Amino acid sequence: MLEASPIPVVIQVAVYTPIHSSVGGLLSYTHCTALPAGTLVRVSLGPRRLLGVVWNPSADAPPLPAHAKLRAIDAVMQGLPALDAHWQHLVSFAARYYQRSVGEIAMAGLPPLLRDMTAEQLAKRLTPPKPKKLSNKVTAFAASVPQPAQELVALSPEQQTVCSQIEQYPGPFLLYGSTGSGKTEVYMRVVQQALQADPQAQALVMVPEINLTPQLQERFEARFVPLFGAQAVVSMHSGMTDVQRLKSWLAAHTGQARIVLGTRMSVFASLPRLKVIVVDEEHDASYKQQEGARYSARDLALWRGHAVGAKVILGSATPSLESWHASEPAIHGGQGRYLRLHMPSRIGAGELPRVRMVDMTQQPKKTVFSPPLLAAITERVQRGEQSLILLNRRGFAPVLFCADCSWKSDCPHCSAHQVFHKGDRTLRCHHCGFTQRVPHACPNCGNPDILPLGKGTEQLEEELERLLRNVQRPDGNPARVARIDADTTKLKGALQAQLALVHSGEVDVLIGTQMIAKGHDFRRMTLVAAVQPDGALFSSDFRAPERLFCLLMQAAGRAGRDAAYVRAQDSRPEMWVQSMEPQHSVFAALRQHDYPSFAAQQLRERQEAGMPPFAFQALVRADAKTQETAQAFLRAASDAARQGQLPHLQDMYLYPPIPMAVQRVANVERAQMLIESSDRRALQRFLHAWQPWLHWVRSQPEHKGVVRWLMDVDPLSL
DNA sequence: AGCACGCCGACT
DNA sequence: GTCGGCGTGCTC
Repeated sequence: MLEASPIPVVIQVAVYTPIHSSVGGLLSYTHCTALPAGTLVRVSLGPRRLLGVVWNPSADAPPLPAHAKLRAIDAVMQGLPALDAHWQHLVSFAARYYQRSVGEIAMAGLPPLLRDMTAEQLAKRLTPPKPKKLSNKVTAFAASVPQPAQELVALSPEQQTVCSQIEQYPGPFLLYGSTGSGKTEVYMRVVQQALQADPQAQALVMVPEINLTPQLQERFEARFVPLFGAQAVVSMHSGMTDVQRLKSWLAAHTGQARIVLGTRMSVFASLPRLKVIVVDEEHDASYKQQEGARYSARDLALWRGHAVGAKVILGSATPSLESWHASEPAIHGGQGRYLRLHMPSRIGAGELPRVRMVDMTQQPKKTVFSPPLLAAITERVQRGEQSLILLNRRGFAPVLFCADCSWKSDCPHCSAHQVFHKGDRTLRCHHCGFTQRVPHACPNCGNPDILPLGKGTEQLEEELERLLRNVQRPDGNPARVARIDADTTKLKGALQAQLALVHSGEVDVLIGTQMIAKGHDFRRMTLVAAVQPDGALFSSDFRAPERLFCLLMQAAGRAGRDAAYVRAQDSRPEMWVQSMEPQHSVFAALRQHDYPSFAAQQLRERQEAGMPPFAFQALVRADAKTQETAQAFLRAASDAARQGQLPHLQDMYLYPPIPMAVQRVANVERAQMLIESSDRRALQRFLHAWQPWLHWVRSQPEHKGVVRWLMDVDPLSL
């Protein structure tokens, strides 16, 4: 350190700067010695002090102007091993593929606290803390004492077959298993096998949502803490405190943690000895980040597994059509890229619920609970069984309406309605958050009678309470209705508390949005109902039927999870669906619980229409003050692509710019343009070459009004 | 993306 | 007279 070389070395550093800024690439700094790529450093950028990662200069880096005077690296984050080449490779790939800056992706993979720490603060944290409190020491000690390993339950023949296939083949695997087929047990066996075969091996297990991590964590800790110690299992998700996240990250980075459980962000965790990656509920849209760097954690998991030679297991009861197609054997017209493993039986659960369709065209208009459904719910309450009512719409009513002057509760800042929330008497825009008190009369004409239009979960709860007022449970108490959605679970721990109430049997009928359709095991649940699923049938999004089918299948899986209970009750689990189009193919497939034929039918349609997975897409979006400005930018961008002779232009289909479905949010007009190609690599090269042109167009004075532009590669919704 | 600089409106 | 609104521009 003392003998600095006379000539400072130029070092490339990735810092968190967005790609659309003029400093979106790697930045050059000087340092007294060379530093290996992956080293964490602190650098100055303008008046700011930032965390950066030393990076290998990329081949196509624009040359720095010779006269530029470089600043020196402020400090090297001592005491941390550099991030390894595999991690750098992953970050580089993700940045290139999703058209983002390296620094942005790199920072997404590092704990937020690390970004704000100086070298000294990090050093302090890395030195082993002096034992402060005795109690801490004792518990830490107790936890590290090996506990008796859990007695493993015998695997079903299906599970056994699947486990041995996973052991035998390199993968990747698509584990297609019904809800309750015991996929989690398979994950745990595969992880255990890998971790015992190599004393340093690590595993990454991803779930779509934070809500699902606590129960998974419990199961994994019960199984693996006795085997590998108290520090072996760590979590990574955005619900943790900054300090917890730093600790988990450090444990994974240093190899101390053997298993990382997390949401999509954990795909970027530093795992130097990664051997297994599990992506549970791989079809779930939550794996696709919807803002900032729009990466798909599932797709990156596959790439990462391939790059480091780790086994990748995707699991789902209703796989994404992409994964299904990729795992369809070539002789059936598929790609055969993944090995598909099937587990059809539900362990300890009865048959799948019977599907009951209610034709809503035969019901009076505005009926929410059709008489047969209400009778079925009533019957469950009287028998002490539970029901689950699904409606994907929060609040009391999606809009308020004045019958005299046609006023509607439109958001002043967005092209969307403000939702009526009766609980706190507010009108709330779900897009920009703008909140007002509910007016007593029409703000336009003074009519005191303003009407709620449509139904949300809040209203369902109220109506059901009224309809079940005189219904008694077996214990003589009146029926109890509860609601779980984003509004009732805002407070930390509220969701867990409310779920506990359902588990304890306090609640007879649970109403909620899709957040309760996933993962949770309610023992006494024997009826699930989707009261208004039709919206998805008329959506212009070609993925809407797929999403609806997944949601309904998943919801159906909530009914009759406990076969012993169902038998003892002499009950019959049922899934009710109310629809104006009961003959729709989505429901026909649901009635048969037949995912494969649904998938086959959807894939045929997609192939005929030339849509994913038979084509690859990217969206370019522009935000501006006016819709015309946003669209003009996109038109200029396409013109630039045509005039710039971009590679593979002839293999691209550039659609004309259109306003987004929600055209204006928070007073910003949004437009988008779809790019499509049957060749993924060609699309990649094209987008990459297009990037500088987009910069150039944006810098033209006639496009000054564009607030920002961004790309979404492999978009999930159009 | 931040953050500073800079130039116009309602307040101690 | 200042505090502060957010438009414009720069950062290796």
